[in-house]
Formats: sequence, C-alpha cells, structure tokens
Amino acid sequence: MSKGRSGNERRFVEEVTRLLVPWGVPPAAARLYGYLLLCPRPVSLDQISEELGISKSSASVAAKLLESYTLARRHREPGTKRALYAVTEDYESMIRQQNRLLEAFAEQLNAGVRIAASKGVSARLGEMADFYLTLRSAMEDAMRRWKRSRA
Amino acid sequence: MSKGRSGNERRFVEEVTRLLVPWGVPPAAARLYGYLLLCPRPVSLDQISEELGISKSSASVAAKLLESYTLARRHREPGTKRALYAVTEDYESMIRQQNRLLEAFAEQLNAGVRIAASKGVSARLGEMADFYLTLRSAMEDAMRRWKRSRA
DNA sequence: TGACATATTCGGCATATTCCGAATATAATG
DNA sequence: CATTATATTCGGAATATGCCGAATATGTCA
Repeated sequence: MSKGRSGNERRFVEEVTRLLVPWGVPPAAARLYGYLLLCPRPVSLDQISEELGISKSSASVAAKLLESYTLARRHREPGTKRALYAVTEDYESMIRQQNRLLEAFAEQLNAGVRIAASKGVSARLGEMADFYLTLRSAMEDAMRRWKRSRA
Repeated sequence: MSKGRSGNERRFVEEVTRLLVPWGVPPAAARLYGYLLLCPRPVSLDQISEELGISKSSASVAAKLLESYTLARRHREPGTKRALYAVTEDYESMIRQQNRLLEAFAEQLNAGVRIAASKGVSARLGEMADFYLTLRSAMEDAMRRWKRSRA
C-alpha cells in the first residue's frame, strides 16, 4: 500500500478501528489491524509509523500486541534486523477469546447456584449458565464446521 | 440479601465484575449486576449504595446504565418515589450486542473487498466476512432454539 | 568485536474514565 | 401548593489509559 492512501482505505481503517475498540483492542492496535488487513505484503514498522501517522514506538507496541492476540505475525527481512508485520489467518482468535469469557461466566453462574439464598435465584443463575454454555457450544460447532468446509 | 454478605457472595460479585469489565461494562455497573443476580427481590438504591460501598449517585448511574443495556429493570414501590432494581431475564442482551458488532465488522470487511488493491487481499477479506457472518448466524440459530426449548 | 540499523522500554504528559458529594430535579402526599 | 423523600446531574479530584520521544537493548554484518 503506497504512501498516498485513498480515502476509501482511510475510511476502512477507521471503521475497523471503531468496531474493534469495543472489543477491548487499544486504538492504535485496532488501526494497525485495519491497515494490515489491506496490505498485500508484510510491512515494516517505519512504514506503519509513516502511513498511520504514529510514532515508531507506538507502532512497535501495537504490533506486538496484535501478535500476542495472534491477529498479526512478525516476518523477518533476511540480512536486516527489520521486522515486518502482516495479519494472520487466525481470525478465530477474537471469537475464541469471547468464548472463553462466556465459559468463565457460565462457570461463575454455576458457582452462584451453589451459594444462592433462594430457589428462585438458584434457578435463574442455572438457566443463565445453561444459556451461555449453549451459545458457546454453538459457536464451537460452527467454527469446526467452517474449518472442515475449508479443508 | 442482608447487610452482612457472605464471603462467597462477595467473591461471586467480584468475579462477575472481573468477567464483565472486558465486555465494556464499567466497574460499578458490573458489580451492581453481580449483586443483583444474587438478589431474590428488587432492591433500592440506598441498599445498593450500602451493600456495594458506593455513593448513592454512583448507584443511580450504574443502575440506569444496566437498564439501558436491558440487563436490569426498574420497579416502583407504590406510594413512594423509591426506585427498586432487579435483573431482567434478558440475558441475551450482551450476546446480541456482540452479534451486531460481528455483523458490522463483516459488512466492513465486504466493503474492503471492493477497494482491495490486490486479489489476495480481496480473497482474504471476503473469507473473513464469510466466517464472521457464519458465526453470527450460528448464534442467532442457537438463541432461537433456546427460546423454543423454553416455551 | 565495533559500528550501524532497528526494535523496545520507560518516564512524562495529555486525555479519558471513574467515582464522589453537593446541587438540582422530580415524584408522592396531605 | 408546600413539604419531604428520593433520584439524577454536574463539577471536581483521583486514577487509568494512550501515546510520544529519548534512552536503552538487540540483531546483523564486515
């Protein structure tokens, strides 16, 4: 992606940012993800810094964060120390993280069943736990099916 | 729920908080939700304030926020101005919100397909959009089935 | 090994978020 | 309508978050 990014590309990046931030992704990392999604090839931190108008250090921190989320991957440029970053195909990552939260929440609700001060509360918490576990399972199934349909 | 809450109840509330905050729920509101989940009956803002150790105004703001999320509902106490709050059964609320984000993200990815600078990028964005829409549909289906199984 | 290129860390600053308590608004009743 | 009870708003303070740029760490090559 060249120096002069089109308005459409800029808009895309800002929209991706707007959607990822509520998922708990810090703004600079979200913008980087949006930008990397549009890059046909891995890009350097210098280029990221320039294209997104952020400091080199912020680019580094954002890239490493995306890497920890497995949303981006580091590539090396042989013969230099330069790091290049590109998106991974692991776009399940965010869904998996949400599933883990769902599961933990369901577990907590089941823990609540055991301490509930009334039958009504107990029933409510149990039902909620059931609901969230059902949703989690449905997502796991869907991801399995998706993987298979792609193989 | 009486003045002297048990350690287990306290722990439950703090655990629910810990799990809801990453979903973007402010700490006080998350704690209130955890507390309300354990209440067999609607409770007043005074009681909330006292039990959670927060100011009356914070309790009010938190309760109204949960209400806007449809996680809690306001009840009136006839003959007084007092507001009582209790959790709703609308625990689908958070899942629906995530689904809307998923859908919007997929739409944005499809918009990206149209401006992509290369075939590779285009294919990638399209596949991601497909994936997220598949997940969203799976969740919608699961919620529909759940509703039916409860009727 | 030293020099250079490059990434990362860290302290500081600006801004955002969270909560408190006083001020203000609103609901209920006689 | 006035009074009282109660909820809500708002300004301010404390704390958290996000980012920058200088300092530091690390990788590559001759």
